[in-house]
Amino acid sequence: MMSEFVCMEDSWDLQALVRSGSGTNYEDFAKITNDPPSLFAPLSFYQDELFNFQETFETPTDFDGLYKPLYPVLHQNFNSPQSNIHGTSISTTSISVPEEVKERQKVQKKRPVSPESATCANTDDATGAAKSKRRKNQHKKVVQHVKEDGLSSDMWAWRKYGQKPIKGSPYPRSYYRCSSLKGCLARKQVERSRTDPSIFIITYTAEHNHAHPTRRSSLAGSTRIRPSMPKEATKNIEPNVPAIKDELSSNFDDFLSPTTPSATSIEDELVQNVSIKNEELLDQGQILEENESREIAMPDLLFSDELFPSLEDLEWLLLDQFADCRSSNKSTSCS
DNA sequence: CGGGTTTGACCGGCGC
DNA sequence: GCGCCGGTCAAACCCG
Repeated sequence: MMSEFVCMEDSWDLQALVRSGSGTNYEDFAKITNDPPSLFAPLSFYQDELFNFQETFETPTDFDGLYKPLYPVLHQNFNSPQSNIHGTSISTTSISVPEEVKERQKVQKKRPVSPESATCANTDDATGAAKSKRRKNQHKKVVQHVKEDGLSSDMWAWRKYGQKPIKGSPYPRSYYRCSSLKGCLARKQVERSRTDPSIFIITYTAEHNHAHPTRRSSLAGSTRIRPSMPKEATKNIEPNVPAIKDELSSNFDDFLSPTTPSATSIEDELVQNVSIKNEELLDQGQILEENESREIAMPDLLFSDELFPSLEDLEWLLLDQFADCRSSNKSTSCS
């Protein structure tokens, strides 16, 4: 998908690539990254997520009710950028802070709080950040190495707030913050690998403190066109969003069965399909081993857009299926 | 007008 | 203390 990229002469215009999103929790998955890479682990994770989803799915009575109980799951399990299934590799870095450093930070003089930072003061994390917004970021970092076509798969809304040339790299690093909610501490850095220009290094810092802000629109999930970008430039990178939507919905129509069964049976089917895929891939021995940094290779075959846009999208799709089912057949149980 | 990017300036951390 | 480097700010600007 080179069409999603445009090389702006000396610097890569990364903002054109970033409309990311993502989602799965991968605290468990993160543990996997410390173990020998295994294809089975992420698959089982998906299965777990589907079952979790089923649990939250059984209570709602309307869409609001449907969404709210889902929030904790979304928040906990769909918040991590590691869920970006398009990543060719993922590594999680927990920045451990030495006790002495922590101690030093306690007595660190408070920095002035800007109005913008003050908006963050409703959470402990945010308060800390507001007090010292330029101290070294000690949030957990999640690093993804993605190929070019994986960059557009992150479905959170990001706003670019800076770009810096990085010493030793011919490519600049772009800085993004979550634009969905004021005060969200989620950060994202995107830079092109200096050793392999076809690889982009995405570093997520901190977590979103809110659920995904939009529904369904994320299915387009795609390269966001910079509003201010000159038309001459945008025409080279604009993705065919309607085509992507059509393709995804078409695939899901097939995937979910044409009769729109109950929500739980949809999930059962999803789980079955995941299991089947799992076995198939194990049979094929598609365990891809990455390098010494213990990154997990994510096989494109399994986690392609066509098969799974993202778990979150699966959720929205199921929610829609559920809502449709309810509206068209209120007398029968869809839960 | 709201929400986005661009970009120079600013600032803190860190190594020397 | 100084300078470099990376992360962030914020004014200016763009676009729908």
